[in-house]
Formats: sequence, C-alpha cells, structure tokens
Amino acid sequence: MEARLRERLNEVGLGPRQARVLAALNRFGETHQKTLAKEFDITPASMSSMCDRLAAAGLIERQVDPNEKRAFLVRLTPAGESKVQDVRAAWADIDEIIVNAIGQEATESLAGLSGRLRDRLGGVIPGQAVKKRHGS
Amino acid sequence: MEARLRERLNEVGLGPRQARVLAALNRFGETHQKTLAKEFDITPASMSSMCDRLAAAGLIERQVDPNEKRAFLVRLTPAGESKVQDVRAAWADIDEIIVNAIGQEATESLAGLSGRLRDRLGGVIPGQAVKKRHGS
DNA sequence: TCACTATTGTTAGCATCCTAACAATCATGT
DNA sequence: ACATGATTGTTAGGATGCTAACAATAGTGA
Repeated sequence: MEARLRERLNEVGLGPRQARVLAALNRFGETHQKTLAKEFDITPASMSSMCDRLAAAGLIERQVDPNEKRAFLVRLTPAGESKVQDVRAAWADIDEIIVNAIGQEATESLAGLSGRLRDRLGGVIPGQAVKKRHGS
Repeated sequence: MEARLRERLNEVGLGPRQARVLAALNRFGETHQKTLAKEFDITPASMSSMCDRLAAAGLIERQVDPNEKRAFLVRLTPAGESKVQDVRAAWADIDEIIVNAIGQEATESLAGLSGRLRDRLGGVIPGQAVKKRHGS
C-alpha cells in the first residue's frame, strides 16, 4: 500500500509542499508571497525558493503588484491550473486507498486527530529545540 | 530569550542532529552506522551524509569492522570527545534558560509531554502523507 | 564451488527548511 | 523634500531528509 501511495504521489511530479501551494493558489487566486509564507508558516526565504521551483516548472507566474511594488503577485499559469486538477485527483485516490485499507471511520478519525493536534501544538512536537515562532 | 538560545546553540558550531549523534556515540561507544540510523529513525543514506559531515569536521572516525567487512565502526575522535563536553554544557545552559523563563515545574511537564507524544505518535504528526515506517 | 539473495554503505540528485546579509520600496515625521 | 525605519523579496550557504541506483560483503542452497 505504501508503494501505491508513493507511486501515486510521484505521478504528479511534485513534492507535497509544492502541491499544496498550488492548491492554495487555486483556492485563493492571486496572492502575495508573504501571504503564502504565513499560510504555510515558513520564512519568506523558503517561500521564495519554493516559488522559484514552481516558476521554473512553469506552473506559476510572478508579477509585481502595481500597488505594492515590493511585492509579487503570484498566480497559476494555465499549466498550473491543469496541474492542480492532477493534484486533486491524486489526493482523492490517496484518500480512497487509505479508506480501503483502514476503513471510512478510522480515516476520518485519524484526519480529525492530526488536524487538531497540528492546530493546537503548532511546531512544538518535534521537540528538538525552541524555535522562533511569534504569533501563532 | 530565543536569541539567547540560538546563540548558545550556535556557539557549539553543530546542527542539533549532529550534536545528538555525538552524544549517542559518547554514550554507546563504537557503533555501526546501521545502528545509529535505526536509533535516529533515518535512512542509512541520511546517516551516511550525517557521518560524512562529522568526519569532515574531524569529530568521528570510521573503521571497517573486521567481523563484518561491509560495515563501519564509528567512534569519536579525541576532538569529538571534547566536543561532546561542549554539547552537554550547552544543553545544560539551555535547560537553565528555559527553567528561568517558565519555571521548573512547567519545564519538566513540557519535557514529559513532548517525549511521550514523540514516543507514541512517531512520525505521524506532521501529517503530510503516509510515510514508510515499518516496525516502530 | 557457484549462483542467488540479503545486508550495509555510498553516491547523485532533489525537496525543504533555516539564518544572515542585501536590495528595493513604502510610510512617516521633521 | 529627506532621512529613517518597516516591509517584502532575494541570494548565499548549510543542515536534514528522501529515493534510486550501485558496490561490496555475507550467508545459503544446489
């Protein structure tokens, strides 16, 4: 099953993070990198290279915001729009694979638990050291 | 306080993971890379580059196990032994900084919670996707 | 003994993340 | 208008992690 999941993810040809950024752009439309960085709780520098990769793959475009010339507006290219469909399809398949493996109820329960844990514990879990993290 | 913590960690000149590998070697003595990889729950490839970095820094040595010519025995060099002392000192300071900040009781409570969560939830938390993980 | 499989490491190539040091732009106060 | 500080991105350099494809050694069975 693991093999099937990995395979399905590789078919899309993107890392999981890249996939989620595309999905976010699809939902929210044109967005500043800053907003994206906050949304994913990573530094602007990380989002910068993230966007570099996506732009290099031709999935997004960056264009200076006329009202805020420091900032870029990031948006999906047509190729990106179509890739989002692939991503969503892959996610749906993954869901199905998991449900087939452990059952509907367990899947929902697990999803709920992970989500709540992530929301409440933030970045604390890995527990390595204290990280810089101001507002949540 | 965050600044002080980061500063104290940087003084050692090692990443947190590198520091922990050194400490493990100090506790367990000569060890196979395979064992280390299991201990830290990373792949042999990752431990390989980990050890490359430590060896490049002159903190560990690798020597073929005479009884198992595929495997390396990894051990601390004198420089590594001395670095371990620095690491432990830094950890002690960090503990102190945290205790000063949030109090003894809260620190222990937090440490206990993180530890138990990590033990029980394994790698599940980040919640990205299903990862390859066989025996726990 | 010889072929086959399992185990241990390694390398190559990539994805993510971070901090530090800069550059450009905006907003403000004098 | 101008100096100043805050905001937004970028680049450079490094730490960690992964998979895939290989090597070399060990153990096994014909």
